[in-house]
Amino acid sequence: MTRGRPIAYSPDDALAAALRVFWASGYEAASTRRLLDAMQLSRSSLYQAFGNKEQLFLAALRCYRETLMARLERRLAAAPTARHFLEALFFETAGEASGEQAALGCLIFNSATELGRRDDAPAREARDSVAAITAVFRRAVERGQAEGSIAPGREPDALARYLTLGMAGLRTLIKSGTAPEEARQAAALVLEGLD
Amino acid sequence: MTRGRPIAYSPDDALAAALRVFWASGYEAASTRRLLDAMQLSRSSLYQAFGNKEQLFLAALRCYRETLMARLERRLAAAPTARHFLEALFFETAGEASGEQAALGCLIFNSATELGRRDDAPAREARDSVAAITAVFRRAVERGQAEGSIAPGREPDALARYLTLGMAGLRTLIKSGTAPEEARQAAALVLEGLD
DNA sequence: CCTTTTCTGGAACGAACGATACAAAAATGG
DNA sequence: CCATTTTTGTATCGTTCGTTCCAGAAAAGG
Repeated sequence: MTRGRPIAYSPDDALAAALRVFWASGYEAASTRRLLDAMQLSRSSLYQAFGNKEQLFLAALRCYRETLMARLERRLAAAPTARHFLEALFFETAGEASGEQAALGCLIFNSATELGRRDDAPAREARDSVAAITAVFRRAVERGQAEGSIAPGREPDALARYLTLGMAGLRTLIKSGTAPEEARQAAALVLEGLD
Repeated sequence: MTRGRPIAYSPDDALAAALRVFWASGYEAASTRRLLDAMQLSRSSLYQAFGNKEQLFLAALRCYRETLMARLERRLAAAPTARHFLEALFFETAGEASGEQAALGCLIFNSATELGRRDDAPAREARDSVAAITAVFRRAVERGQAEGSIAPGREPDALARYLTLGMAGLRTLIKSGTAPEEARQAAALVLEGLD
């Protein structure tokens, strides 16, 4: 059936490596040179497998988004209450403030800030991904209000946007050098808004 | 006393023009070509007057920071209560969400997000500027708690970081396409944290 | 083994990058 | 008007950018 030489690299691993580079450098600042080094494949393979830099970034961002969304959904489903889910999420993010991982921030918020309201595919994908995060928060709020772990009365949409604001702000705070304990305090104040 | 040909441009105006370019594009993405076009001077003049791109950015960021700090201090001093100051600040930021100006965000938060924890002068200046914003918020909180417009009991430092988080998050929300009214709702929830 | 298919490495593309060098133009003080 | 000082425009530097192309290596099926 299939003829010819099979690919020697794992497209998934290569995409994961590209993702790390975009994560650390941002879209524009990630050069193809550094991408190639990290992905460990030749220029030809990159362009044949992923098209160009923009499409590679789109694939990486979508991969990041899907992985993140799956993890959030799973953790929300497994949490005893929606409130527990949100507290664990915010406190863990704050707690990793000093780590190398957290210094990178979140690829989605990074991209949204870098690309802003540009009219190209990467910028649109970044905005859509922020909206997807807000959508998960809305489901969490709806569940929390139904089960009583989050104060009722407030619009779930508004509260969800507030939580997205909180997470984005927390990441900016961490990127600005805020220590874990200080970030945790600020996150706790955000969570008080659920009462 | 002074001899020779006087400069034909205003260094302040040129710096202001450069600031707008950095504001719209970010540090790395702002090319010298676009800077020159905006500043309306020749390459030679730019490098003689400002040194290089990094120093030009530092000068622009410091100018932005000083202007911002002066405005914040002035508005805080003029406000009937610290609470009024914070409400006006957050609601005005949210209200301009659809405007062209707000789409640019805040140069300080933009730079902090772009440069992260890099070990060079621009990144350090960006982090310091975020800290300066937090310092203003702390003074506002102290005054608010003293006069009764902000709930006492909470640490001013923690509440100040919470407000910085709130403003940074609000700007990210706006950059992600959130409409003014929705941004206003989210900002209102942040301000409830002062009760 | 040999054909076919695909991957791979490296050279090369034009364009843009930040930065520098140099000569000509301009406007001042004397 | 002249000498001096500084600006200004342009040409150019070497580097890096994203991308394309092509010849050769490699591994499958027949």
